[in-house]
Amino acid sequence: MRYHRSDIVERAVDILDQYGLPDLSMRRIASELGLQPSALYHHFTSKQVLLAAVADELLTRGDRPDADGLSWDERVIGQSRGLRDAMLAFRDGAELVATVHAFGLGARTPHARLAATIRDGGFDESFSRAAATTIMHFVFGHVSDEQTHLQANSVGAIDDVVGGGTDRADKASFELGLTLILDGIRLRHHAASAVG
Amino acid sequence: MRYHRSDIVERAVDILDQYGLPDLSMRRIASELGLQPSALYHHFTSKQVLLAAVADELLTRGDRPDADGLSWDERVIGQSRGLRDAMLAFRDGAELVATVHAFGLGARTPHARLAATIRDGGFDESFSRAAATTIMHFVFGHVSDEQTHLQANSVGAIDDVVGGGTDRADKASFELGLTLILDGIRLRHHAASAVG
DNA sequence: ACCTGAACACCGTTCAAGT
DNA sequence: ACCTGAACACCGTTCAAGT
Repeated sequence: MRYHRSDIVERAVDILDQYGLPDLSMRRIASELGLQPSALYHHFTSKQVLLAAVADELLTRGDRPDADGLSWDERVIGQSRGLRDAMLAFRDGAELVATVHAFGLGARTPHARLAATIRDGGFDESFSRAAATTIMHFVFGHVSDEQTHLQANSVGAIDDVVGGGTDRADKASFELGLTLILDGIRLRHHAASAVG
Repeated sequence: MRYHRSDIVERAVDILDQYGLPDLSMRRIASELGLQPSALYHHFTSKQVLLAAVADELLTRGDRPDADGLSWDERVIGQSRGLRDAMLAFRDGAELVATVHAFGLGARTPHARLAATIRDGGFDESFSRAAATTIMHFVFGHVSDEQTHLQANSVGAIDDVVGGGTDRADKASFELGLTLILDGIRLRHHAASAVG
């Protein structure tokens, strides 16, 4: 059977979600498709590149258009929540995206979209990019933490003390951090307006 | 020869700095010490635990006490810069710390110190912790990015266009993001002061 | 263009046995 | 307590060869 890049990425997403990132090996993907490992290198030059495609697929699947009639900062919040939801929707999603990002690949579309939205708020290009980067770092880091703790709670048996309310606390802490950054951005806006 | 945990960690730090994270294998560490790989498991229960010790060693080596007579927010900035410097001082330092953190280990001391400093600013415990978390995420993410780009520039030959001023731009973008978050925190302070 | 088969050069971890 | 030696069950990647 002959496969396309998209078939391979889909299978990889399935393996990731069912068995986790450590089991997402080239050999595993190949064997689930009934292929030799070497066949994958006809579609992707390396595992890193394949993983980048998987990460982008996760984020694309979670992608939602901005709601109508929202201000720029409401749209930034919506996009950030969307990124969080997309990563949380798959096992080890945050770790995968972070790994791919650490390698210098992936997640360029969400970043560009955030930057454009901030620019709509009247900020200049370079500030908008830096602010978008700050938000991306926060979102990746926070969701990574959340998923790590969720995993720790599901593996161990510490649910008696911490469990239950934890996801609500995670959500609250996510919203708080996001607000902190947005307040910082808005402050620059008012400062600029007051001067200009 | 008989080694202690600290000897192994020191060797691991050397290997990391000279050859990078991908070459930091249990077999490599063992062979540089003249040991069998299995000997390492007498000192560390797993590679992850060893890596956590290496990450903490990096951060400890870069540790500087707060300067005298600084306000809480100036101390937060100083500590954040210190973390950045510590990670940048070693090859793949940021990626190592991020990896260890994603596994749920390490970097607890810097986080606790940041949270305590923010609490000194008059914020309550849970807010201080969440704000410290936001800063840690930003620092890890940003420095990871910086190191990735530095690496890309040193491997490839793209210095003609981007190179040269890049590290200064990185530093500036780090300071900007940090300011954004701190402004958000300070805003909460003033809001609370105005009410209380 | 897409894939097989075989090989190369590695991994982390376990465990009985030594001193 | 600290380490050896050997094994188990894997990795990512390359490359000649097939269709």
